[in-house]
Amino acid sequence: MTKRVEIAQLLAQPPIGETITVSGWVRAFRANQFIALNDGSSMNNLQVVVDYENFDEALLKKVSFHSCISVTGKLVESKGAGQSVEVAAEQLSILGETNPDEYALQPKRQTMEFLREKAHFRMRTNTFSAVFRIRHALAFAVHKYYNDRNFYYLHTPIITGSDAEGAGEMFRVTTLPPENPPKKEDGSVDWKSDFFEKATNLTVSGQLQAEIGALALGKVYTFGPTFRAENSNTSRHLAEFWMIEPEVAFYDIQDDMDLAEDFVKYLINYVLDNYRADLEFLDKRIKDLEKNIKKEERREMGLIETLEFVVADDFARITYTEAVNLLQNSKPYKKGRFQYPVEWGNDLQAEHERWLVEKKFKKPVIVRDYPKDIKAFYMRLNDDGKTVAAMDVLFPGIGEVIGGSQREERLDVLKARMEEMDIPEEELWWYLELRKFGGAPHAGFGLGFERMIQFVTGMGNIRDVVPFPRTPGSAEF
RNA sequence: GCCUCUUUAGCUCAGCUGGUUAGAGCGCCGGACUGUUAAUCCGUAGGUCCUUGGUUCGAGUCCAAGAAGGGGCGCCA
Repeated sequence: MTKRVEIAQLLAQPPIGETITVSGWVRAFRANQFIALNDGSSMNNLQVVVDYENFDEALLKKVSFHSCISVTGKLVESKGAGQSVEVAAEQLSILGETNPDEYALQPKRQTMEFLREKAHFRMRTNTFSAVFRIRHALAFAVHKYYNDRNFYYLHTPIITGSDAEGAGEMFRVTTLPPENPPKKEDGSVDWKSDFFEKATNLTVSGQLQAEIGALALGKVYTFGPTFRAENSNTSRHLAEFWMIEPEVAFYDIQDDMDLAEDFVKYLINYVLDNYRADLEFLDKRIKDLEKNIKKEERREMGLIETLEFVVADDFARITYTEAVNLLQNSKPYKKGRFQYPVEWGNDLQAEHERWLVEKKFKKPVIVRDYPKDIKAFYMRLNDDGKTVAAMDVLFPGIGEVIGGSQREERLDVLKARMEEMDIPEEELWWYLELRKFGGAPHAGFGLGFERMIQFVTGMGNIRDVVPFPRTPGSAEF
């Protein structure tokens, strides 16, 4: 038996006339003669042609939807119009049968909600295989981008002893018995007797530890899972998601915005340049879906067109104060169409962000200098004493994709902010010492990896860009 | 956490003001077909109408509770 060849390589440089072996999953068996075979190496199928007179009928019966087969035969130019080459099968063996009567998936369009419940099979579909190839591509591009720019990949802990990272509810990590944990005299749980001899949680962000790295290695980034025990039920939130957090010494908020914009454009370009077939499939998928909805609800641009548009033009950059002014002079504001008030000091709501991105600027928008009272304790206080050097990158469709800031490097200002916001100093003693000993101006941001994948693939629900989504009430697989 | 919608065949759905034997498309299965491309054509089978309780002479249809899933908002990435 000849060595197995991957279909992607075969199609890239077809060794016409040679005998080859391919293995994969059957996507279709048409006219008792043509098998569309996919091995996951790319979007493209390889057409296998069988002459049924040369094969046992019982064997061919087993060539069913999503059964796994191995084929050996000569690679020849195709007589059909849909592909340039095909394999004339000489040997065919069934590696794994699929009884169509019992199998969950069918060779037809199925809804995302249904496929989500069949997460162990959904990667065999065109849509999900494309999404997860692009997920890989983006992860690779993240590392390539930072490595090429001399950043160091820093592994921050997943289990954290800090309770006050300021990014939301945390999942407790413990080995104490849940039914009867040891208690202190006052009745509260005695975390001293737990595994780490203190209360521990899953991390909500690697930022604070990344700052440690930045103030020694200069330029670092983290890329790992983060966990939020928020009861968030939306198409943009997961309880377990991946985040990329660069942190750079000697950067100010302007440098931070420049890095953020350059970085996301690089990621998009990487996929445009290297995963065109997958993008084209997803682009077509969205257009087909939108045929069924009203014209005014359809996207103005196709997926690839949107991606190319985003990388071609500069992002809009405005301050929070300018954003509030623009919103207060907007048509929907004057007509009372906004559900939430627009007032200096209130956070921008999703409807306001959407107006800025989708109606006003019609491209990604970076909003900076937010009121200090609605932002985290570590963000650097601006000279006006009212705002902090924070910035959010807002994308069409998915809203906030990046949140970042210049960090407060002045020990006295930081201490005052922590006191204002009731952050206990004892827990973050090391964070304060970073300012006390050899501190430096620095800045960074967090990019929600799944939100970026959502944008690049055009998938509407974040649960469909992570292989095994964790959301409130759901941790199957 | 709040609001809202959905649940009928394997899948996607229709089922009118409560009334005989609950339908369609696709898929599966059987048959035809040696250049198909979401193959096509012919035929068959397939139902705990989500669950429980209630109203009624009579409930897929009305009411209540529960379960599961979706969408929106808030929190954020």
